[in-house]
Amino acid sequence: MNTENTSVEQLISYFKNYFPLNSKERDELLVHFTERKIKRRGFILQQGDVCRHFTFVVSGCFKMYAVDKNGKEHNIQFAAENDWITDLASFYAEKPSQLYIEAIEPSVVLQIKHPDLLSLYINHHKFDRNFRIIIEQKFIALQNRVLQNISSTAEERYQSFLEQYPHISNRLPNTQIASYLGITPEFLSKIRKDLTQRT
Amino acid sequence: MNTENTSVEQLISYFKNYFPLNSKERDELLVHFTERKIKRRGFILQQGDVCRHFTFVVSGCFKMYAVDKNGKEHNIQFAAENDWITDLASFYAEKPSQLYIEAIEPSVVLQIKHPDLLSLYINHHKFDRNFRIIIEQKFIALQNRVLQNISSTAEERYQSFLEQYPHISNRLPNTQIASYLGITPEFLSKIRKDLTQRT
DNA sequence: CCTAAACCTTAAACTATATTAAGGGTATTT
DNA sequence: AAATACCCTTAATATAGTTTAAGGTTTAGG
Repeated sequence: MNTENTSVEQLISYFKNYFPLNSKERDELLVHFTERKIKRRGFILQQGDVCRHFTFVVSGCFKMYAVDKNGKEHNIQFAAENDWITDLASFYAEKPSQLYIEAIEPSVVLQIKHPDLLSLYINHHKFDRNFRIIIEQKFIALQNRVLQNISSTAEERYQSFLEQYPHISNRLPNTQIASYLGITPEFLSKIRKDLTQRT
Repeated sequence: MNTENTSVEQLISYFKNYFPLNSKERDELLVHFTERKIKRRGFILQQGDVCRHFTFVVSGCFKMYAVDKNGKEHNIQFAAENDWITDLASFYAEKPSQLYIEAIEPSVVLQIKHPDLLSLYINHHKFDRNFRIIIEQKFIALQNRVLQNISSTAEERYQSFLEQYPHISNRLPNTQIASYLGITPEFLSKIRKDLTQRT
């Protein structure tokens, strides 16, 4: 049994949630997407490098983060099974990235290179369509996160993170969640204590 | 001279920054986009209504905001000339919106209805393409805002807002900027004082 | 051109969150 | 199985941001 095939089947299946692919389009996936296994703590992007791949997570989990001038990491995004993770700014402009993308768990991904994705867009209308819809959904989620950031306390943000991402939150150490919420691990610890004591 | 024509010309010109439209596509804009003048404090969306239009700002300025349980407004987005403003979640799902979109200045917009935009997508590949790119760019900007929210102080966020949106920031009252940054007007006032005194 | 409403500032008291430091617990790696 | 690195918690102290209240200034709109 060919592992790569299984991965691509998962990607094909993922696209069924949008405008499903015909056989020609499915073939294109097989041609252009490459499977890669990433170890825990392995990087698929490091600051200073150009983000050359658009990445689909088949299994495992990643974090994307920036490092500030004091060396602190700030988690911008997590991505687990059936999600995409890429530094779009670097990928499309082909400029050095400011970000890191690192595996939190041993992972399997499917990756497509910039020129290959462009050729998919050009030759198959449906990929423009599907990626438009995918990113619209991600935009909506991100906008809700911004709203939370400007209007809610850390405790409220923590609770809605748990509700919104139950499949991820129980796989992540609290340090990583704190970094995503924009608070210190110590303060998250206090929030958790307050929450349990209130029950 | 026909005002509507001038507005649509501005929209056509806007699309020149992406994949420019051919004459058939330009005609579609004329058919499907409707010009509307909005007074200061006029709404193009109110909480509870379905967001029926995708809106292009020809002139003027809008804010999109949510109202929390205490009645406080939180500005999610501003949009001035040559920008789009729409509650995507409500627009695509055709569900009641949680948000308001209100004119900060007397404004002129071009609007397209949901079924008309879908027909543009279906009949003209280029609109899928262009709107994919437009929203990718908005996604990148929003992601940077999230990063700032989780990693920077209010003062830093204020400064980078001024740098990033000079054409908007000098038209907005500080109360509105404070709401966008997620701080109180009083604290913004203090930040401004500190900044000038430090110079 | 007048007036009400909106806006801006200040400051004191309060609350939310960060920092520092320390100790114990839990995984990963060797 | 031991060693090391990572993770979680607690608490005291410090800082960032809010609330309340008040007075002065600007601006939109009749």
